[in-house]
Amino acid sequence: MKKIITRFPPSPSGHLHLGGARTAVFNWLYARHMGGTFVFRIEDTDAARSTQASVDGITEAMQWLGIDWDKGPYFQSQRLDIYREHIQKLIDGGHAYYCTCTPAQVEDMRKKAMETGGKPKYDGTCRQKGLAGANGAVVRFKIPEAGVTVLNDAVKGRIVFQNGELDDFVICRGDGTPTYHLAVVVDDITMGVNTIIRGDDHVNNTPKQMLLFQALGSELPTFAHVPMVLGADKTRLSKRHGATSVTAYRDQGILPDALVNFLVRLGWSHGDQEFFTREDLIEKFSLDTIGRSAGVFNPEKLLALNADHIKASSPGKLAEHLMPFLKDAGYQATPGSYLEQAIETLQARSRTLVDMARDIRFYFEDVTVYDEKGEKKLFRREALPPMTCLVEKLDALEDCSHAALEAVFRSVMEETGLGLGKIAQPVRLALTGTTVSPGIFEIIAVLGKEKTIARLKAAIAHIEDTTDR
RNA sequence: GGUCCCAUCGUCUAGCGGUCCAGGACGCCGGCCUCUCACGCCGGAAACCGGGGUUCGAUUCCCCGUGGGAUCACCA
Repeated sequence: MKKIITRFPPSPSGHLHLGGARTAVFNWLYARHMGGTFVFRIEDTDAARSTQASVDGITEAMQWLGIDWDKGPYFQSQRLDIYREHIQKLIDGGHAYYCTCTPAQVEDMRKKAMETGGKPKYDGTCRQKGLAGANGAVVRFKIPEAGVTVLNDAVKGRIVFQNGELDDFVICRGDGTPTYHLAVVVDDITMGVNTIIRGDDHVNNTPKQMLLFQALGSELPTFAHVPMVLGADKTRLSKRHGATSVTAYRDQGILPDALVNFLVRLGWSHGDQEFFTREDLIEKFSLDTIGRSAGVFNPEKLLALNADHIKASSPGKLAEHLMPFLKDAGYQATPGSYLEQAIETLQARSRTLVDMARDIRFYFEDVTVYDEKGEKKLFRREALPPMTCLVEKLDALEDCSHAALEAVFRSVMEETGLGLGKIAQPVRLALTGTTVSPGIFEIIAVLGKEKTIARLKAAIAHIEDTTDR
């Protein structure tokens, strides 16, 4: 069994979007599953479109997703000599030729062919000329005139292409730089890549690349073309569909594990299982259960999955991901057990880290304003006796365990003759400033006696100030 | 337009000839639990694109139609 080598080769001309992230995840998972190697390569042969900002952005997104690479990043712009060598090899071997047709001429022949109902392809004008490398001449690959190229795709099965449908594409530009097809194939050969998992928008490129592999005397890799990710309108995912960059999801409070889980499940399945940890994925991922049809991106489901991952995550790990949000909000939060306990009370009720950062506020800041509606409804004079009673009992309490607190509330209920609902709501408003929060015992247990009593007293004073006798 | 791919609930999907009056998940609608909100639990509505074959039997295999997508650069 040979060692599996996969790769992810983005072109640095924008951010890492969901579709790209998914193919990165697939390649990474497959390599990990097979105990293989995952190569990261930057396809920047088009200098005009490539930017350092994109390289940085993509790298950052990969790291956030937790996709680590074993080799690279390689930059095609630094491998020009290697490409030139292979181009020369193709020319020498009669697989490629120089062409001096101008872009305008080629454009023209395509247009004419289109008008007469023919195939819009290069007509082979320079094919037999045996031109020597002239200034500004391009190099074209010589496609076999007859026959077929058969792709045995790992997910789509057997696909047959008529070579006659292909045209002699450019492999080397007038300025001597290689084009995409040439560079990819040479890279994959020289880097030992033997498994290529990519979007199925590449299937039509595949025969050209297969021919290139063969002309260079190299064994064919395994191809696995995975279906596209579409937007709700069933067209290719783009900015129109809202946030599509990976980092945008990070900023919306999505956990990397949730996004990875979601992306993989879009197009791949393992029976009825929906929730996967990273380890789970590595163990179970395989090429043969990748679906064949395109999938629509469904933000609701991502959110639901994110909620599940938040629930399943450890408070410590969540704290790491939450810290940036807390900093942004300006809270005086530091990593540690207080933070983790606070997080624990919110795990079941947060769909995103943004939700959590919002709802965690009262743990870090004193309550200065009360929810208006809640105040009107709950901060009446009837609330005074139970609150006062609670303060007294709390004051005498040694430990603030959940059980002890429950006992305290029970006795307050007995003394005042009120139900828990009548007592808990005003207390909640006093402690959090809102009418919605985690359970009242949980809150007090985390907040501690001091803060709880101080807030209760403040609320009592507030009620006395604002209500009539 | 040529070429290529795809087709199960609104969406993600299970199903690899009979176990399917089609299963799970998200969302939606009821109910339960309950100190609020969630969580959780229980229940419900909701799909095999159409037509031909093949077969004792098609959601599953084949063909055609229809619909959707991808791609046709000196971009990747």
